[in-house]
Amino acid sequence: MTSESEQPAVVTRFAPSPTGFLHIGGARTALFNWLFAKHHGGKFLLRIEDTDRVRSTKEAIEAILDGMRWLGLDWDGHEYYQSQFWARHAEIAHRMLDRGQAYRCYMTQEELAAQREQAQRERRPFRIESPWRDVPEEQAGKPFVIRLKAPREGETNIDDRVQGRVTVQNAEIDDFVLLRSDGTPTYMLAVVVDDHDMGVTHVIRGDDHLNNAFRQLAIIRAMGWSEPIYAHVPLIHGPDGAKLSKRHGALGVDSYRDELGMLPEAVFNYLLRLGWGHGDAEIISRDQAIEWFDLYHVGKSPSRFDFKKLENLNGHYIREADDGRLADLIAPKLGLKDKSKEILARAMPQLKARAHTISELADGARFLFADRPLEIEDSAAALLTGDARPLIGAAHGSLAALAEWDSAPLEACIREVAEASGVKLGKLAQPLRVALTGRTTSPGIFDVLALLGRDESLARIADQMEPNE
RNA sequence: GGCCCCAUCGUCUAGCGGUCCAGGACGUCGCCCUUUCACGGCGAAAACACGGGUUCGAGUCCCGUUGGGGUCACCA
Repeated sequence: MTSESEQPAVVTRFAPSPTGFLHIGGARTALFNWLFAKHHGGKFLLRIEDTDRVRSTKEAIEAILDGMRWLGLDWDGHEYYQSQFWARHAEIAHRMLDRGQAYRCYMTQEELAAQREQAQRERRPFRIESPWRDVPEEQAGKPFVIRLKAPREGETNIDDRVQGRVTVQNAEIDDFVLLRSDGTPTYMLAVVVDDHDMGVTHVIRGDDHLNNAFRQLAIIRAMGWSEPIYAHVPLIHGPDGAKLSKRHGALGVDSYRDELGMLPEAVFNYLLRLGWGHGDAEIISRDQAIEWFDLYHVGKSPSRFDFKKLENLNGHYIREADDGRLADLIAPKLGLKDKSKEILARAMPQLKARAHTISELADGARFLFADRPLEIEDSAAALLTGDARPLIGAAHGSLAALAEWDSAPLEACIREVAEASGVKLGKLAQPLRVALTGRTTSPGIFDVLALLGRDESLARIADQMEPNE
């Protein structure tokens, strides 16, 4: 852990609990922390909150690290594991005990439940009222938890960088548990101790922690530690305004990559603009984001997740992406070997203008590698009419006689055939497209011919010159 | 329910008392480009939740109403 002297002015941290994948809200929290640290030339730390060891899994930890790497959110130093600091957490709890800022509570689960029920019956908010709060003597042999002796008078203010000044009456803060009866720390204790020990200066996290901040502050003040600057970022909601859930898009970032076919730069850009803005800027590069990011412009209200906008952004970044990289990305989806990537890369400029996701990109490329005879989509088959077949037959003849198989001469040839047959280009191009790709939409027909090559093109056309049955 | 927070086009947002009969983007609709679909270009419809104040002047400040959200564990 960092010593006082070498402490940078800004230290942020992302502290996910490894009970599942890295969901999109967590990714944005990580992004904001990363951006803020980078902007200030500070440090961005990663701490895995594996205090709940039954729910924490190795797979979840890997998924989180993997997701962050994919988004390019690199953390400084090694990742911390909260479970490593249990002794330290317990030490702090006992120090507070010795100072009379905490107490041993011997209440049983039953007593607790009874109190809760009574509160409910009397229709008043439940707040623990432990009879042990002012009993300093130890009860030998009985199990106990260590509770904070929370202040009951006055109020606490937090000048939150996003939410502004928030005030809570101290009477609202209950004597929450610091150390469980099995001696392990609760989240509330652990975060505070770890943040302090790690030298965290800015706590940027989800809005759902705002209430916790007051509890945590109580520990910090009891210990006389310096208070971090808080910034509670509003949560992300689903398209219907309700809390983002599985069915909405609270998917792991891995799903955005593998299933939705998103590029990391698109997710990065989208998440950045969700809840934060910089004038009219929409397309924002990584470097530009670092230069511009600030907490002041983080909105105070929750924002809804909009897949359409993400998709649009993704389309933009696909068009901007390197052709070879895109070929590498879709090759596995098409079951291709390295050799076929060459033609893929050549087709890419045509293909990528038409795709918003990597999956769409792969779909658009499929015709390049399809086996003959081509499978013709239903809507496409309708274009192969009795009139159309002789037309593509004529095209086949002229094409076969062509000396140079290249985009320009191919275009000249097809236009000639259309003119000679007395039809508009579209009348010929559409059936030709169907014969060559099996679909109604594809890149420009001349490019398709060039991409497929003479032999394959002629063969595919020949396949459709006569009705199948 | 208690406590806390929030409120500009359908959505993401710009706006930090006058330059806003509110700007940009996605989406929607129309036109252009065009062999298809896209891409690209041009254009249109679309918002300051409501009610009181403060002020010469309020989207911008204050209060209330309504609506939305968060949180109330020996989970994190």
